[in-house]
Amino acid sequence: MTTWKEYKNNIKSINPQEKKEIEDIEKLASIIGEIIKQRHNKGISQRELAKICGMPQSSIARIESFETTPKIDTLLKLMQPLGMTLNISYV
Amino acid sequence: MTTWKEYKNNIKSINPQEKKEIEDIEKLASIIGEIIKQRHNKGISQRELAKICGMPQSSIARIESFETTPKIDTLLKLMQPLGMTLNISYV
DNA sequence: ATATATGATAGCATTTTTGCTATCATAAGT
DNA sequence: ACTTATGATAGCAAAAATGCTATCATATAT
Repeated sequence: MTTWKEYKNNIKSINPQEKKEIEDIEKLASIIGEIIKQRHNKGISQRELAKICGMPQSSIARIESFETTPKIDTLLKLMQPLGMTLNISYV
Repeated sequence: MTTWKEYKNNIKSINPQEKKEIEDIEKLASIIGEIIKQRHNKGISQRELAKICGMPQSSIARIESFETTPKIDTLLKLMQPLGMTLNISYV
C-alpha cells in the first residue's frame, strides 16, 4: 500500500525532465489507443489490418500491447487504412 | 529529359498502394521539415537541441537529413522543446 | 590568420524494431 | 463436440535506429 508520505515524495521527485517524458508517453499511449479504438469501430481484426498494411499480425499485436515503440512510418502505415493521420500542433 | 509518354506511363504506374506510401513519405517529410523550421526559428543549433533532449547531435543530424526514420518516441522527444506535438486527425 | 560554431558524416557497438512462422488460450458460432 | 476467429506470445534472423566519439568542410566573426 502506498502511504500519503510516499505519494507526496513521488510527486516531489518528478522533475521537469521526467514530466516531459511522461507527457511523451501519454501522447504515444493516446495515439496507440486511438488506433485500437478506430480498428474496433471499423470491425477490423489485427489480421485483416495486417494484410492491408502488408505486415504480420504479430507486429500489430506488439504495438497495440505497447510491447514495442513503433517507428513513425510504421505508425502512419497503420493509421492510413483507418482513415487517420498525424498533424503537428503548437503548444 | 522526361518525355510526355514516359511521364504518363509513370502516372499510370502509380497504384493505390504506392499512392498511400507516397502520402506517408510526404507526411513524414512535412513533420521533419517543420521540426527543422521551428529549430531555426528559435535559433537553436543541433548541438543545443541534442543537449536538451539528451541525445547526440549526430542522431538529430541523421533524422533531419532523412538518413534514418525515427521512432515515434524519438520524434516526440525532439518536438517537445520546440513547442510542438502531434495530434490525430481523421480524413 | 585564427578561433569558433555549425551541420554532415564515419565507424563501431548496442539496442530495438520488424518480419516470419508457429502456437496457445479464449470466445463465439454451428 | 467441433470449427473458426481473435489477440497474445514465443523464437529466431534480419534490418534499422540509437548512442558514442571523433572528424571534416564551411561559414562567420574577431
